[in-house]
Amino acid sequence: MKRVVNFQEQDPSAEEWEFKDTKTENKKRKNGHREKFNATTTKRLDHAEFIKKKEEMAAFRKQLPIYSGREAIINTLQTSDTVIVMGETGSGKTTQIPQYLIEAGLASSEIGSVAVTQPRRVAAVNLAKRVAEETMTRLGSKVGYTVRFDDTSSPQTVIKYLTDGMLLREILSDELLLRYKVIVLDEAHERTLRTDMLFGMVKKIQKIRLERQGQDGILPLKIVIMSATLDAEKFSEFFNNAKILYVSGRLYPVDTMFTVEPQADYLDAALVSIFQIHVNNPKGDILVFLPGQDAIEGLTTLVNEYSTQLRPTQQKLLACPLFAALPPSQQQKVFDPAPENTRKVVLSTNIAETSITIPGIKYVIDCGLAKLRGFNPKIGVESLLLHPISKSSAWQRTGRAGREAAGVCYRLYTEDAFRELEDDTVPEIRRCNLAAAVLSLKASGVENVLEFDYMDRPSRASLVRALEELYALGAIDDHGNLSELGKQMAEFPLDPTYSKVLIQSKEYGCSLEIIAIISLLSVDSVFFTPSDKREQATEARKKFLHPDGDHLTLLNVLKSYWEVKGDIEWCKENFINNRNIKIAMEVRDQLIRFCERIDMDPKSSCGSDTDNVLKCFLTGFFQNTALLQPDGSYKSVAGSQNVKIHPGSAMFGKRVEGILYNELVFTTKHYVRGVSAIQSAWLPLAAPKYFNNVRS
DNA sequence: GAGCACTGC
Repeated sequence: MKRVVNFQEQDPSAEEWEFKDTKTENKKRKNGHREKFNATTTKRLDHAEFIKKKEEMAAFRKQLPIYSGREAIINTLQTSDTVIVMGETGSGKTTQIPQYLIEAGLASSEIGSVAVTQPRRVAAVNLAKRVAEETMTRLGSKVGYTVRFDDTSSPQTVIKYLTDGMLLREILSDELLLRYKVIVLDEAHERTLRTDMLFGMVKKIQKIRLERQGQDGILPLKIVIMSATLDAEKFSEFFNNAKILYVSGRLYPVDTMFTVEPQADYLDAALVSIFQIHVNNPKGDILVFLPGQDAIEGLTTLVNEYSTQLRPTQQKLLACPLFAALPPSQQQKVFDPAPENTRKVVLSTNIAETSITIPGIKYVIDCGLAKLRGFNPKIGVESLLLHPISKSSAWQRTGRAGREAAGVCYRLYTEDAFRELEDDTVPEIRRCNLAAAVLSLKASGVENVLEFDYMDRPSRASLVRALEELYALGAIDDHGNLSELGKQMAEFPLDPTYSKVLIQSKEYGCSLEIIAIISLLSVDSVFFTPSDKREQATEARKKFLHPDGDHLTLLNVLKSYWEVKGDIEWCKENFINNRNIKIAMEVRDQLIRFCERIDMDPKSSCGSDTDNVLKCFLTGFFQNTALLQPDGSYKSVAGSQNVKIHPGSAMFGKRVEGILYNELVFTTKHYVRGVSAIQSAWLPLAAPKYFNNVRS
């Protein structure tokens, strides 16, 4: 290998991002203290031990960087209705501020508790566990968490960590969130669809509670927004110029390097850089950010191949792939320490940017690209395309090099290219189908979703499209009001299309089959296809294939899974992702409970008359259909779009009169996924109103 | 005839 990638350090005179430098130098140092309370056991302590432990815990809390600002934080929270707290994730703000609120009497079991939202389940669970330990209480009493399928909270709970999706559901049954005195929206900078919805909703709730203060014992609501990046001003502006608190953390410095020249081939540049770092730098593992599974698997093979050519006196390199679709057992490998005389290279997607933290990383290589979901409301097509990342995403990646000690980040692009990047990633609410969000807003009492108070307003076209979709499904009436069906649909933890199908399954007498299939469709694919065993995986899948397509194929998978009673070895042999199918079974249990609640029989089955299942799916997916053209291609009914069946589908290469599909995503072509065969004569029966309108 | 970032109820 002769090629070299030349890096240069960040231009020190470049003032415009000097602030970013302080950010990276503010690296936290939490790991040194963590062991102390991780060692806590659940065994009953005698009184003396308890006192000692309590003192230790108090001492631990006092030496957190945030503690020095405790009084100031409490004072601000006492005098302001809304506060923006800015600080790195490790500053302790998420664990300490809720405790300060309780200690200062700003929330309690009498006046209402504290809710702290998180975008991810694991974070909510772990934070609750940690704070329960710090407060020396049993998890689920004073401190608890609520995530899907798992709820430890109780009436005594005064600090509750929950996912943002969970808080949204609580609004459905408690429109003013009266059980809470303070709502903390954490990780606000991530701007997930749900946090964005909550911004507007809690702002509205706060206003109403202030107006009705005193009536029926209603108390005002405090809002705390926590963010790790510099968009604090924007949050403050949205929340009526709320006060901003800056919480400093202790973070390790990360040197940032740019390439001197633009790199035409990021994979090649990554490969060369990995070996340059390996040969020239002291020990410490490498984390490489790449856009997708393909790139990761390709580079993994290359790194391991070239590693054998290193001089015998040199350390070896071991490449570990990491992406969401990887089965858990293989994901686990990135946490194992590298073998003797070996440096670990983790090749990862964005999953390592926020969701998974890998210990031992000293070097980060950032290719500057990511695959981003997009949505075109005019033609109703989703896309998944390669885009340059934003500056904040680049800094997030950089930070991953300095979690335990000083590190280096190598960016595979020039400093000029960096300067051209957008400041922030476009919030999710501006780039996805809003049908589910709009239904949820309507069910929570937001009548006019076009006039709703959004921090970043979605385009009018996108909102109108969502309303039209809900109208076509029968969830809203001619006046734009939620129908009875719509109210029922909003209850289900599903996309509106799926809830419609599920509710309709009563008429088609196939709830058993529909619940099973929807459960499998609402998790990531249960099929796993590693690139090096593609043939075996395809072969294994053949035994499940149903001639009518993916929906009934999934049903076959489930039937076989039940026959072997979920055997883990069977899953491995058949390239079934055990984790995903298990989650699907939890979804199924949950859906069964929801069905029983609205007097549906979850066991009603159509037996061998599987056409009923597909006809039933059409009641929700009539807009996702395509008909075979004389030339053998398929054209979508709703958008006259030429679509191709995805190669991973059971219907790939087949020619049938018509197809229905779960999604249409543009990548390199317009691909439809989750495809089944239908007859065009079924269409008007499934959605008479829609097809009569279309035809006339 | 060819492929899919990440969350969440």
